Amino acid sequence: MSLKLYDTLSRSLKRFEPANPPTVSLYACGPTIYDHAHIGNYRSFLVYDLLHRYLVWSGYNVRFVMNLTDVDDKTILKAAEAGETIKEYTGPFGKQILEDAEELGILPAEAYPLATDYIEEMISWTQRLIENGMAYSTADGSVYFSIGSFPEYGRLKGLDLETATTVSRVDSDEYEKEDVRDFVLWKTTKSIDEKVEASWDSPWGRGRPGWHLECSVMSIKELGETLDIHMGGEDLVFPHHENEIAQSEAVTGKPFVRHWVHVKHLVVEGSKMSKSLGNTITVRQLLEEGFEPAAIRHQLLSAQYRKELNFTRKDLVASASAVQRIVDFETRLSSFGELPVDGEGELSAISLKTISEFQSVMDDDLNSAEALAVLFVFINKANGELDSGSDIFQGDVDRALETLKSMDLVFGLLSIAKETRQIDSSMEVWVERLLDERNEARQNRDFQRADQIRDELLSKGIALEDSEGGTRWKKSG
RNA sequence: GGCGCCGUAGCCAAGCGGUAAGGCAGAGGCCUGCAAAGCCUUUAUUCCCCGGUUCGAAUCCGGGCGGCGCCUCCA
Repeated sequence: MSLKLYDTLSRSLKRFEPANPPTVSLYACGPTIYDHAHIGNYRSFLVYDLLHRYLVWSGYNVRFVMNLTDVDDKTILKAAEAGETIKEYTGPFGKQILEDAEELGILPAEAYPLATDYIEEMISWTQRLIENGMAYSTADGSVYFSIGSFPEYGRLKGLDLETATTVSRVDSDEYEKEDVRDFVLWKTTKSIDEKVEASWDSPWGRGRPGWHLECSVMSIKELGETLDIHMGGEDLVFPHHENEIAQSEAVTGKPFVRHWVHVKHLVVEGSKMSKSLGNTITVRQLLEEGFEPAAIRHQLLSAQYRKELNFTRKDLVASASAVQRIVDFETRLSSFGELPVDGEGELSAISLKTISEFQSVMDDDLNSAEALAVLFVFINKANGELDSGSDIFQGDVDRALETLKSMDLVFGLLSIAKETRQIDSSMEVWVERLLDERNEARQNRDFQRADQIRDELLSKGIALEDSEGGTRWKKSG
């Protein structure tokens, strides 16, 4: 088996083949950092992370880059409202978005290029496009890409440009374009741009880059002329990615991307998330409401990335329970004392089978929903085996633990759940003291006092589990 | 109008031609001082509806009905 990914351009499941294995170049369209990122953004980021992690898990040497857009119409407007330059305005948002990503266990990218750090390159790309006859400047100092000069235009989205000239796209503002479908590479400066320092010198006068150009320039500068994988939200297929292909291939003459991967949009509490409906949710909000990062992560992974996912708080509660089950299983495996070393039981066989199943469902276009099912089947079978009374050997437990941790390298659930379950040492002392008192009460068969202590601990989020080996405690929701 | 997706138990969600995974929730049992955790049993004879193809369909085809996305800034 090997990884198959759905490729938007060919509209089919395509075997993943990087140009220069074992290296993989992975580029993802990141957010525009004019506001907090919402949970929908994070579904995309999490899918980027899932692919990133799975490629690493599969043995590839992944070079992952995600851009941050810090100059565009909305950013300029917001910065002006705040009376700041775009740099001042966007900086904190960019920082916060990455902090929240870290909280969700998203592995860092190799680089997070900012659009405004690549102005010179964008200018030189624009010049090259004009030289190639693919672009033209207008009297007002803007530059447009000429779609008519790129016959492939529209292929990614599956548009037939001859017949599908959509009426709605005729924009009266942009009368200077030779063709209404042409898109802007360089925009001439308006006074507001200067105010927020979103304006640069260019051969066509003061101006700023068009949004589409940055990804072409940054991805190629960071990763080379042909990317193995380019990811983004489904909304970016057209026109953003379509435009990227046109610009990039017009300049390099090489195929821009080998695999286009697009993430389906998230639905929140049953309806599309939008600012106008006022139903956007940020990760920060959810954390403040008391949901743990691992539960958020679990829910976002519970549907395959090309399926619609309805994100709800109710399901977040269910996800938290599911995460707890994983954590409890790991605790159980880690709590074995001395075990015989000279043997191997059924548990090892179960573990081995699990890994190969995990691999095969993940290879099938990152079917995280089914991969999670593989995890839970494993937990179920392993628990059953541990309860069966048959001999357990050290190697079995080691292998099971290894299997769990290996899958978690991709899921990233256990690792972040453990972080949120950490407890400070003064609290720990307090818990241990009460636990001693309770054990003494239990020995004296003073169950009323024992249960009272258990309830008190539970009200502070500490759950107890009595077993033959003693009482175990854990932090719980 | 154009392009595309989806409709599977109370909820979430796999399966995509061979007789319904998994999670959450519920019920009964084992274990326990009681719990918790874990295990066992149980919860869709059936996959929106109607036709068709097939030995066989949730899975393929046609037609309905219902929900949604993109085509415009948007992950």
